[in-house]
Formats: sequence, C-alpha cells, structure tokens
Amino acid sequence: MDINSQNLTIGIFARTAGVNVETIRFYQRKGLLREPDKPYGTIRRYDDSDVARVKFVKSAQRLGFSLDEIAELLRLDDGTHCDEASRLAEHKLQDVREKLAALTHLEAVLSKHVRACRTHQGDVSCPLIASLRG
Amino acid sequence: MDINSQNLTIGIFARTAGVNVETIRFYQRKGLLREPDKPYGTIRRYDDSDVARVKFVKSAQRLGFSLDEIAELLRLDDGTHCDEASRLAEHKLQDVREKLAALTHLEAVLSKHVRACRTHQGDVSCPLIASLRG
DNA sequence: CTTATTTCCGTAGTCGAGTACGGAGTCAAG
DNA sequence: CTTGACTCCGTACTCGACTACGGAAATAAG
Repeated sequence: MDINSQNLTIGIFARTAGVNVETIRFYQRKGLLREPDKPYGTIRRYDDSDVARVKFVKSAQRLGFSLDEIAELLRLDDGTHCDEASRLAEHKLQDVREKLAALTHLEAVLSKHVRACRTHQGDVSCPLIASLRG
Repeated sequence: MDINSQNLTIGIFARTAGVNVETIRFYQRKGLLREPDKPYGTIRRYDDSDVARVKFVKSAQRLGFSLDEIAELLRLDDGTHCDEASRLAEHKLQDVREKLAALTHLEAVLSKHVRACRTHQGDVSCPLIASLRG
C-alpha cells in the first residue's frame, strides 16, 4: 500500500488527522468534507488537503465554533464569491474578537489567582466569579 | 412580590440570568448551582451571586469549556484549598493560552482575508486553511 | 487460496447539554 | 374563594456531534 500523503485510504487518513473513520464519514454526510473518487477500484483516496481540513475543523471546534459555523468558515476558502465571503469573514471576525476579549480577561483573572495563591499560601480567598463580573 | 435582587424566585432569577428555568434546575442537578433554601414557605429564593454564577457558566461555555470543566473552574472560587485550586488554575491557564494563540491566529487570517477581498475585488483567492496550516 | 483487514454503506445507539411535559401544590389578585 | 400564574419534582424527549454495529465486497498478507 502506498503511504504517500497524496494517496491515503480512509483509515490512514483518519489516523493521520487524529480522528476516527466514522468521524470522516460523518463529516462527509454533513458536507464538511468531499467524497473523493476511487482512482484504482472501489476505494476512495484522500490527500494532504483533506487532512488539513479536518485539523482545521478540530481546532475551530475547540474554540467553541459549531460544525455549522465551521462550514461557513470553510466556505471562505473556496476563493470564489469573494464579496459574500468577505461579509461572512467580517462577521466571524467580530465573533472571534469577542472571544478573544473574554479569553484575555479569563487569562488575567486566572493568572492573578495563581499568583495570589502562591504569595498568600492558604488563607486568601480567590474570588473568580466576582472578578469576572465587571 | 419582592423584586429585590437578593430575593428572586426561580422564574425571575432565570430571566435575569438569560436562561430558562429548566436550565437552572439542570445546573442544580449537575452541582453547578446550589439549591437555596425556602425562607418563607415552599419556594426557593435566589440572589445576585447565583445570577453571576450562571452568567459565568454561559460565557465560559462560549469559549469552548464543557460544563465539567466549568465546574472545575468554579471550584477555584470557594477560596479554600488554595493549593489544589492553584494547580487547577495553572492547568486551565495553559489551556486558555493555547486557545488565545489559536484565536489570535484566526483573527489575523480572517482580517487579512477581509482586506485582501476589499482590495482585489473578485479575482483573489483567499486560502484560509492553507494560511492556518503553518 | 485462504484468512485477516479494510472499506463501504446504512442504520442505530450514545453522550453532553439542555428542553418539554404533566400533575400536584402554592400564592397573589380580583 | 376561585382563577391564573408560578413553583416543584420527576421523567421523557430533542439536538448536535459523534460512535458503534453489521453485512457485503475488496484487498493485503501468509
């Protein structure tokens, strides 16, 4: 079997992308991933770009995007209808910036928490929610 | 009925926190939220701090934390066992920083995308995934 | 050539996070 | 003192995102 990264069976593809085969099929049904053709018989072959796509899906998911939102993000990638894509991108950008702000705040609070616990040792109260209120 | 923010019925509490009553009960079953006592009869009363807690849960969720992870974050808030809380906080902090990095990158790529589309108008290809690969 | 893996495809089950529902009790307003 | 809204609690249903299962066909390994 050819283990060239341009010629992957679904099993190798899935392993390379760090998900399992069923997830690949599921993404195909959802339209997040193409169903490539079967160049040598009845078995489909995948390549690098499919791996990159799945990895992108997985990392966007970690950031709190749903599969539907990720599908939108992926539509930006086809290079055509740039005007619509641009509007979409601006919208996502706003969302991303809000998340960034919230995360930055959380980071500050958590690291302050860690420092406070280090210096006070045991008797300090660490009001996480309170500091996230403002 | 007393609409003092220290004396909320579950309905008013839920509305104030921007979730519905069933969600409150669900969080109580999960241990994310206390079940306060019933000072005047058979009906529980909630206050400001409960509202803050639910809002915290909701915003942490938007950032991709699961309810179990959020429960952990909330344990940081009780002020006691500071040493264990601190370890937990450091761990979360790492996670938060990874998310921050990924989001920052996504922000850069999206805004570049928007700019490119604006200047080139129509014929530019906007390779989102490719730029997220490196 | 046989046996073990894989692939293919369809359908069903699971898990996290709610959401809905139904009946009994409670409380405030008219 | 009834009517209507709300609470309580339990159980069941839904939805997104998988994950498992099963049988037929193809391919790889010995």
